[in-house]
Amino acid sequence: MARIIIDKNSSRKEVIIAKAASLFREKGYKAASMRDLAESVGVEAASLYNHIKSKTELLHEICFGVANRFMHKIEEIEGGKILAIEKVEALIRFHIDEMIHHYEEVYVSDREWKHLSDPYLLNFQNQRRMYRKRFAAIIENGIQQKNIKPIDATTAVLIILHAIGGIESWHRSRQKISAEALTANMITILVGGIAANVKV
Amino acid sequence: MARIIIDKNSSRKEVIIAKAASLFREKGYKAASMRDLAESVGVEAASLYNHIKSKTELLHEICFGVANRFMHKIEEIEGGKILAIEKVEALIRFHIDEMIHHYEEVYVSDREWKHLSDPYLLNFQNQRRMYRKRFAAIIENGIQQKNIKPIDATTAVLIILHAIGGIESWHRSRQKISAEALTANMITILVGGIAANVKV
DNA sequence: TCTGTTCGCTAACACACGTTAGCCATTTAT
DNA sequence: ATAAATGGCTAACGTGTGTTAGCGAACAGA
Repeated sequence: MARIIIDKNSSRKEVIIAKAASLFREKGYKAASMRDLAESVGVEAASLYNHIKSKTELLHEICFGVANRFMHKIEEIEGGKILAIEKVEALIRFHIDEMIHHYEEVYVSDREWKHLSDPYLLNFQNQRRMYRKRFAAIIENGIQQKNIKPIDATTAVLIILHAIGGIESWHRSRQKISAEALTANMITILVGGIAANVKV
Repeated sequence: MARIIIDKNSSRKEVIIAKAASLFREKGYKAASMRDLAESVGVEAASLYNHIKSKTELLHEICFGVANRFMHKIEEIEGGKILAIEKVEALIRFHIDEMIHHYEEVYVSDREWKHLSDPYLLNFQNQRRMYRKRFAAIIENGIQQKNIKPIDATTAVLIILHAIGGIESWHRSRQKISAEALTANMITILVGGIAANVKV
């Protein structure tokens, strides 16, 4: 009788969630079946229900896990006593890091949240809207401080977030440049794209 | 007996494809059912098959329609006698335009191509890889011409393409800024992000 | 007006899905 | 050693899916 292998730091439920994230990333939430998931966990489909309530629960866990991490980070950064442009850079670095090291979950949270159902869907959308508003507020601060170009803050946020989502392509590419090089390039382009031109 | 309403420029098949694009965008390819599509066309599900071969065919048509437009455009631009940075700007403008005016199809082609099946899947992936390579080549040209910063061209392409994909959020946002303002902002950030600093 | 084609309908198919019930083996705690 | 809890299994359910067959109405061209 096959048992789900667990190491000391993660419960069987957490193992399932991790595999689910990987599968949802690969096939999309709707296209990934519980039987697929069961196979990748090494167990029969019905057995999964000893640990989880439903397929949707897996999506909740993934999406809100990610959302919470970002929420905490932006709170931490907002409080700091540094220039707005530096706050933006710190936030961008965090996003890049998350996208590199928690690829599957972040990607799924980004692309598959549509398939949440109320009340979770509404909740998630609200959190997401709030997050972007707060991000935009930092940028607007930077514009007043004159260390960020006078641009539409909402559009800037949208560009930044989606650009970082592009790290997906990096993960899937044949010969990747190093994570450090990737980060450096993204910072150059994105921060360089919004920072006010300092005369050299 | 309900008939699919057509105007003179578009066949019934084209009407179906357009509605499919809208539905696939909204729900995702897998989650959108043929019965959903039928309802939005105003007809019974089985009737659709008088005009199309399969659900997948709809996805083919959408994805390759979009892919072909981009391929033609990049060929046109490559041939032009302008600076590399100007070619990049022209290409970015085209992407933005397509994303604004053919939102549904471009979005679906971007996000749902995974659900194509071979040989179409392979073909599409190849086209996509080629397109990005050619885009990167233009950027590398610009680096040699010294009108583009010395950055990793592949990363730059990835950022640009995904950033433009963010126009999705613009479409769904409550109070949009104008399309012109959006375009101007994106150009400022993206072109400003990669262009070599000219001393002012 | 007649004739062939186009296009819609209803009914039904086979299948894949998420999930539950009920049973037995294994682990854990006493 | 024994009792309780845990975590697997097989079998099956109801539902929704893409798609086909076959029929009749509406259209197009002569």
